[in-house]
Amino acid sequence: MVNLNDVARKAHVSKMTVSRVINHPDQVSPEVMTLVQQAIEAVGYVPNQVARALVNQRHYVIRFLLLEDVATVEPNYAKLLIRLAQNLQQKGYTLEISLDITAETKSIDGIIVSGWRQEDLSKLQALDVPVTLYGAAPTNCPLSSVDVDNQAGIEKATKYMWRQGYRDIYYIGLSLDLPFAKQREAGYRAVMAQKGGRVSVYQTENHAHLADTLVTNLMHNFQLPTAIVCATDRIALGVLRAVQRVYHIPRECGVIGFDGVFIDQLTQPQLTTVRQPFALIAEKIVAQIISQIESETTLETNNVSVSPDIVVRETTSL
Amino acid sequence: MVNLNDVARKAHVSKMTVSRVINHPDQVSPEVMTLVQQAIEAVGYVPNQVARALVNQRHYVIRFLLLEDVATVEPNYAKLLIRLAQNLQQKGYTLEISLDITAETKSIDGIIVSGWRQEDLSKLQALDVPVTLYGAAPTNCPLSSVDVDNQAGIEKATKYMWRQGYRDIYYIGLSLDLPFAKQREAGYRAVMAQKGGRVSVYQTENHAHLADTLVTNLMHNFQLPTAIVCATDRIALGVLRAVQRVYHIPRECGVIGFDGVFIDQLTQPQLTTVRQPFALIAEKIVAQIISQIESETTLETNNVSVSPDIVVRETTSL
DNA sequence: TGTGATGATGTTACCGTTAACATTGTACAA
DNA sequence: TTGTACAATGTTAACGGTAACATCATCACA
Repeated sequence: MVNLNDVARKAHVSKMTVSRVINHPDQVSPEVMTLVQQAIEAVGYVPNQVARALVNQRHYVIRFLLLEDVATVEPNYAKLLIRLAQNLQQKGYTLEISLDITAETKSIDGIIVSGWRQEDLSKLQALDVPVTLYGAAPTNCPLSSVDVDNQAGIEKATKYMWRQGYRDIYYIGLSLDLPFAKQREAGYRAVMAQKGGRVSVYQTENHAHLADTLVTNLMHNFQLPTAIVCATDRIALGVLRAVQRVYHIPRECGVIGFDGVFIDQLTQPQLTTVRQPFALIAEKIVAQIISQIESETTLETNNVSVSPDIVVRETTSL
Repeated sequence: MVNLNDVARKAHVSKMTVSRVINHPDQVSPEVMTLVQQAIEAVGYVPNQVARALVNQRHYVIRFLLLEDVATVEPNYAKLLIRLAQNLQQKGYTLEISLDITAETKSIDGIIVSGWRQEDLSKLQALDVPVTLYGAAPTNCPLSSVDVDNQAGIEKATKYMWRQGYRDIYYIGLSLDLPFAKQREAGYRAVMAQKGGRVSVYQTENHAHLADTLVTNLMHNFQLPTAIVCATDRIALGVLRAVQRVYHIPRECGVIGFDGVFIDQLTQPQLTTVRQPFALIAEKIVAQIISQIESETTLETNNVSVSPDIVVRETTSL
């Protein structure tokens, strides 16, 4: 294995100088700098993260803690995981996946948490490593967090439907006592209040067939053209099934979902949806956790939120 | 950080003895053994993988190389990734995710490859680290591999449909020139040959709406009750949509899919399918790659295949 | 011309673990 | 009784990198 010494010998300097070229380039003279860089190139040197980790008292391992039920893993996680892993790798870190909040933390540098509930937060705060949440933290919680801007997302969706000419706009939300569910609903209410449309909010669990049943019972009230803003793509899938048995989509009834991972491509017609920008989210999460690890000080902006965009497909053009 | 020395002091032995208790328990006397174990417990010692890695010339990092198009990531990968990461962690390894087959291999110990094509194999063989493929390797390929037994899976599915009383059994396969597609088709053909049923094989791309169109044109030939064995759940989804416009499911027409991740729970009625046993697959993959890394010799059984099981839901009980 | 500040580079020791070798004690055969 | 094999444990020297400190040359200024 090529190491610092090999490079040092080639460049006729000490290995410390080589180390400095890599970690503190400002501390070496330009000539030596290029000399060393050529030597690194010539011998094909790749820094050994393991040795680096040992002396730095790090592990260069970040744990992805998935607190949601694994059985129902949403395809979201594949995208998020891939993006996270790539961003981490770029910073020299690697990924560990755990489902156990009580696992020991002595061999990791930080934790990214997904699928957490309110009651997990106290346990997470008590940990002795930096933690970043996926999903907005409550205001009283000191943990850093990154989230898609749920309210803005549904606002965009509702405004978009209004702009398309739909005036009878329903919202089918999630019957879950979680912040993101409330924020999405708030997005709908905010726009309807602003536009002066009639507010029609219903809730269901996150299952296509339940949404199907709900909307089937609702349809006789529709004042066409009707639009249905759904809290998730899964709900939208059920809504779509119910609606298309009776009405033409999108002429008589438009449907828009939220998430934009996989399900939206599966529906017939293809679903217009608010897409979670996972690449960006992963980037922000990694930036957050790494900054907490590498500088003792936390970033001033602790709670980052990323505004999502609409992907227009076939269920909305009036 | 609690280290070997702390344990050694507590147990009144040298740190080497502690190390041996962990790595070569057969080399220490029973009394010292328990003594040291108590000391480890008492001080809360967790071995430092980083130091271990340095002296062992390892990295304890396995790369998951995903060669399929990321845009169309199947939800499969979330399940597989989670399982792989968990199995790896148990052996002290961590995960790195890469989409680039040409990435340097100096800082990893092994590679798990998914979504590979025939033309990738020569590049993979040329690598200087152990490689294990997800998906059966061709017979002339020296790389180790783990796969679901595709032929056995469709055989089970076809036999099951026959046993349910369907006699007019169609197979909707994948129009892909890949081994797994051929094996699944072979499974259908084998059972139909054995049972003496009429062989009806059609192919389509892996899209629900294409399968829908195909089956719509096929339906007038059905001699009820008809069964349709599908190469993937995605195809089954389209088949289901087409069939249920005309026939009763499952009384007049039964449908069975393959994969059992996510899509099967989304259909209405819920899809009977052949489920990929990802937990088991991940376990075998990890066992393969670790054995290649830790012993110089490869396992004698290089190509492992795991037989899947049927998950009976609502699209098949006649 | 001597002195001290400054910037560039080298030297040393250590991070926590393990392989290899050294040492000790004990049992047993000659 | 003595020598020897062997089992149990200890000692040493790495693995590859970096922080902290030491050294050296250069230059400005009194």
